[in-house]
Amino acid sequence: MKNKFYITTPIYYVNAQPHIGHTYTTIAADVLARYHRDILGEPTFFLTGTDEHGAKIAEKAKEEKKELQVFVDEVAEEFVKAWRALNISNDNFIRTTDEKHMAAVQKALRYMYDKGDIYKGSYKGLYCRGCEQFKNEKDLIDGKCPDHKTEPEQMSEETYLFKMSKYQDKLLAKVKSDELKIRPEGKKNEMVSFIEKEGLQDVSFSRKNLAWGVPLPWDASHTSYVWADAFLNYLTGLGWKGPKDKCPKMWPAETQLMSKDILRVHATIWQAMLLSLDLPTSKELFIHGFFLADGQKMSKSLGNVIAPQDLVKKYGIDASRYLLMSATVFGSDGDIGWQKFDEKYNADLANGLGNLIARVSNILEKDSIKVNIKSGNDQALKKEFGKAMQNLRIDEALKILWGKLRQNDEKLSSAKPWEIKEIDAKKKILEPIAQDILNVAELLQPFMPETAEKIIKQFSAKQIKKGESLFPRI
RNA sequence: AGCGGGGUAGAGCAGUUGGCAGCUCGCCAGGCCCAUAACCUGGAGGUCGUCGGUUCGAGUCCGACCCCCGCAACCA
Repeated sequence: MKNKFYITTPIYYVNAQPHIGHTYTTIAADVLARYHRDILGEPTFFLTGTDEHGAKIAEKAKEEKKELQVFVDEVAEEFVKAWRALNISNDNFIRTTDEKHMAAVQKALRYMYDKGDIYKGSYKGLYCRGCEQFKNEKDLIDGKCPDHKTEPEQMSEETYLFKMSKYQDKLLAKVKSDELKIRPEGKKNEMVSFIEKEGLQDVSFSRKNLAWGVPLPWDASHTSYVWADAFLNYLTGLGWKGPKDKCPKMWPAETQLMSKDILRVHATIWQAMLLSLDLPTSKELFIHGFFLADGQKMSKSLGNVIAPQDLVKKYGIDASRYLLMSATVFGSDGDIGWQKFDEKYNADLANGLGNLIARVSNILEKDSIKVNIKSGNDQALKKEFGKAMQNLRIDEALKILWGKLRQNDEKLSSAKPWEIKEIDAKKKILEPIAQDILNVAELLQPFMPETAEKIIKQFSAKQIKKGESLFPRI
């Protein structure tokens, strides 16, 4: 039986428009999904979507004076449009306000409640009457609410708690043994030491007085804690209807991509929920880094935000995908900026890939040289590339392909086919180079689908023609 | 306090299991002229944060310290 591949991005919280962080995660997931689906031919499912419940959303909608459902519909649409514009091949787009999703969440919570994994308790905290919200100490300025300049009061609220502590030992063992892989290694260590040192506490799983959420089936005065609602998207996105339903064929996920800010909740609450639901835990959580813009945190006030649509406008879809994927070592933080993007665009795409293709195709056309090359020719390259992809060394995979391109630039320069008169001798030099270009283009497909297709088409013709330049210099 | 990540050529970064220190950009010199003023070759430039240890040998392992950045869970 063939391997399957289920990959997810987090579902994005609709309190903000799609930004470069969302874009990065989603493109990475798309690249991996396309690799498994198109290159390896595995049954693949790629899920992304939006997280639409919670107090923040309710506030935001109020701020914009919009009906809640209207507001979330609009923002969700922005995400759908953004991914379409970036040629993202997701198989489903899950929204937590989908009725089917909400119904499944209720069934899941009911199951956990009946099992005794959810119980009634209370949540103590600092409550600001102005905000009608609990506050964290670190959000306060001189002990006062920054918005209302008043000291919040100690209050406790009735809540339902999830018995996460019950699953601590099981989870720890799974993380340690890599049954639940957390990558990169450093992040795994972090989680192991977190669970060992601080332990898993039971978590509040419901809110009172917050209408914008999924009501608890046994107590409608409470709505589900947003994360509890959100996590289940990874199942409902596969059509899961609740605990009585069979485990979806594609579950567990081979890879769940996310950035480091949400690793902890994914490694603890989400996995504990799966255990409580008697379902297998995720196979792998992969944590990628954050972007800095020119060494600084991206923020609106600094004005250094790089928006995905600006990227696409300047470089085009495929180049944008390439630039983001090659920008950093996948799994660690990286520094980006317009100047860097320009440099990389010119060096790798215009001078590298684009120029090599122009050199070769030009001679072939001018001298009417017909080459005989075929697809799937370089198994060694495919294997080396595949190894990097399997290990989620996305940037490394690209470097391997570019190494191949460079070799061919060198070959051309040393063999100097333009000094040779006889067509056969020329062909002998150019044919393997054209073959290499075709090989690279085939593996480039997950990264730059349209460009790869163009190159493949160009180099599959009997008489290769020069065509338009793929990446004009900036 | 604690936890995690980082400190390697002018800039940005790689360095799997310890074995002559690499890549991209930039700079200098040369070559080439098929190509998107692109491409190729050579060169300059590093006490791999500091101090100590293990080892025939350490950027890589161990210990201590200094500096930078994040995180510190019911806030998604």
